[in-house]
Amino acid sequence: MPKQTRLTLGEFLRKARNKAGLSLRDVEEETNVSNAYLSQLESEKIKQPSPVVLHKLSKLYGVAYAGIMELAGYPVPKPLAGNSMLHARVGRLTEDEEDAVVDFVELLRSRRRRQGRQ
Amino acid sequence: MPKQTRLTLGEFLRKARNKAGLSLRDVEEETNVSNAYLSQLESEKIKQPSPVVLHKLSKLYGVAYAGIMELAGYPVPKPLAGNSMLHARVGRLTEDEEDAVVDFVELLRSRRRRQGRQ
DNA sequence: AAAATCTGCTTGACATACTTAGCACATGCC
DNA sequence: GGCATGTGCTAAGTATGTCAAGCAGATTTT
Repeated sequence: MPKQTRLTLGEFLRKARNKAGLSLRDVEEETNVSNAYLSQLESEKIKQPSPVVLHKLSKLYGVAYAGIMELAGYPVPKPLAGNSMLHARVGRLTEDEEDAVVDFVELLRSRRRRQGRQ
Repeated sequence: MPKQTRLTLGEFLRKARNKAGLSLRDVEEETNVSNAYLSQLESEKIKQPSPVVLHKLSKLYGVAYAGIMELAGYPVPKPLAGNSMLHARVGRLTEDEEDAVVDFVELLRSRRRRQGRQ
């Protein structure tokens, strides 16, 4: 039975931001959300940030809006699409597996497009 | 055919409640949202109510959650399913990517099963 | 008719999302 | 070295979502 230790919203956002190579002030610049607030968000000091903020971050980080909404504890409309096919094929991923798959997919993509950045 | 005028969130909620034949206190009873707040909601005094509240109301009134979210001015999350966090982290997989990931996960698992180091 | 109850509503208080200003530490540049 | 700038963070303030209490008019009950 795969255990699912989910990342918290803050952890997730911090990782996504680092992965994008952006500083808190970079994000402030792009989204008009203050760096102070972003810091609190990433350190779990805010429980229910506005969907509007989450949406901006999801766009900037290139991450699924619905996923962040779910992490924030908000209800998300019915399932229908997503990577449901993958789920059907391999079942639920453990956290370690998920990490590995993320790295793998990123490798795949960076290999396909000749784009180097960090 | 019924004309579909664009309603505000408050108007919409009031109509839905009346259609359901419920008083503000009935709704409070069922949702644990105070009648005071519901009144303000329906009279446009609240601009961005929590998605959690909207979800409760949508269920009770039997209307679409996504629709209310939109009326509230929130971006509507497209549903996701299965390994939703993976989806949040890498976005949607192409068919080729999905095939590759399936192979990769199977490799991971078979390798771990026999405790093998590489 | 009075009393009790139901209805929506307003007010005041509180919690918390969010901002502005500033701090401390680090790194780069003259 | 010293200065500028980039980094995350905290403190204090503002705005607003949310609730508890209570009010006024309508309906019901006795």
